[in-house]
Amino acid sequence: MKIFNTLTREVEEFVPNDKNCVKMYTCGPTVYHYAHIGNLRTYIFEDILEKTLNYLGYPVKRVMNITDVGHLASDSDSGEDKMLSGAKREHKTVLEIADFYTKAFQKDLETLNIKWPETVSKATDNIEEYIKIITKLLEDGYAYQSGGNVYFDTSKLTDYYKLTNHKVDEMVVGARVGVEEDSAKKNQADFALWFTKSKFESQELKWDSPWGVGYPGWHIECSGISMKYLGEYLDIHCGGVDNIFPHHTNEIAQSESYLGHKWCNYWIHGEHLNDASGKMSKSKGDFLTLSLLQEKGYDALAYRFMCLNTSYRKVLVFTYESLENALNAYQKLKSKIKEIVNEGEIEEEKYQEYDQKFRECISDDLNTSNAITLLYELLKSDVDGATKLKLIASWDQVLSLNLIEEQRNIDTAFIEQKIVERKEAKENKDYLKADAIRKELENLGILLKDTREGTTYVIK
RNA sequence: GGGUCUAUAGCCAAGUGGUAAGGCGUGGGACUGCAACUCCCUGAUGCGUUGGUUCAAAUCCGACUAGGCCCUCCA
Repeated sequence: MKIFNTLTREVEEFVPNDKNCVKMYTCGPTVYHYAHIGNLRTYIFEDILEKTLNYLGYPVKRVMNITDVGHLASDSDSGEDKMLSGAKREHKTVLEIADFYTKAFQKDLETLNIKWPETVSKATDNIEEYIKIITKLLEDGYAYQSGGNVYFDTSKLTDYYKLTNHKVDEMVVGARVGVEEDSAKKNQADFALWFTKSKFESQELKWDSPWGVGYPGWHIECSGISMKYLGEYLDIHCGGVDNIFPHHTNEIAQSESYLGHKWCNYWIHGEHLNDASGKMSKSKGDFLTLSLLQEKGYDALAYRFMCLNTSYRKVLVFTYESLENALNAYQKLKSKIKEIVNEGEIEEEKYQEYDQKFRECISDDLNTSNAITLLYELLKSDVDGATKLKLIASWDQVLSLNLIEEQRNIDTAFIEQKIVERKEAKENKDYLKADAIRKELENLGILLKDTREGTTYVIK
């Protein structure tokens, strides 16, 4: 499989440390609010990646964190913890907020047919792991205490910016409005590993540590959870592009300093979903959730289809026009598949030929767009129905678009009866009655189709 | 200012040197009592602009233009 690695900025052949166990870590959500559909795009991409690896024969051990503490609005010890502001907003405790939004997130993934990772771990469940890492970083001189907090000393590294190509001298402090310099830091780029003192004193969750009662910084969480469950060598680390800097940059810094060797070989990032004005962001206040789309009548999987129609590495601009577009295409696709008659023998040769093409598509840096094109090609081909259905069912293990649905059990005699009644009405030119019968069945999800050979039906 | 990415029909979009996939929509047709569904036909002498390399460029190189994202909240 070929995949784009942010570390080298090239499409590379994927070679895992152990082909019988690919270790994959994906950054999870900070559960202070609902996920917006842009957040979910990243999880769709990661789901495709995991399932592609599985399809190509690699078992995957995947771990994801749930950030329920320590995610400050700024690393300079000035912002409020996102979890706490969520709790304040809703007059609940931090734990209640975390629990509520974790469940909401889980439901969103389920709705989008995104597999829940094998291991999901909460930031607050791994405090001793962070303390262990920070202790060693202090011992080895990679970290220092200042102003009550523990910071990572980025000046100890020569390749701190290897993931981003940023140049220290060209960095503009406060490029983003509202960023302040933290006077306790030795270097501008240093980041907090552990807080005991914060302008923000009302942090609910605190733990004892060798440096006083406090709480962990945001970045240490992913390193800690990853190493706890996946060990010292990671194959793949994913996240949204916004995590490249500073989050993943800092993870690399602290993890590799702690381990004393390279940590992760492939860094794979999903591009954002933007709206017409640019990035879709929770902190802007106004954001689109999956349930909002559903309330508006859109099938959630049409959104998944929309995402799969382009590369995970390209910005996707959300408009209702393109969602509408995707919904139409998705529904037509499903109805075409429903038309396939499951008959004939499985044509082994054709099966292999098409499946091979599918593998080539998804192996090509997850080219789901071409995989979908292949699906259309297959539908148009003269391959047997049984073979088509087997292929589609197999591919849907990766695409996860519910392409093949179980037929509902409906009393066919009842339908046949109604069709006869309608036919009689038509012969008597009683079109009102004929249309009423058609409407009645439609309301039951049964679509009548008048063809030259007579009336048939499709169960939706 | 630095970094990075993008620009292909009304819309989404593939394409990585051999002469523009696919889908949605539009229009036309078949079918129909009218529809819906389905099927057939339908669109870029052209790939942001402009130079260059080449027998050959959407693809490679240069310049320019426009836009997105990152430069300590973010998926």
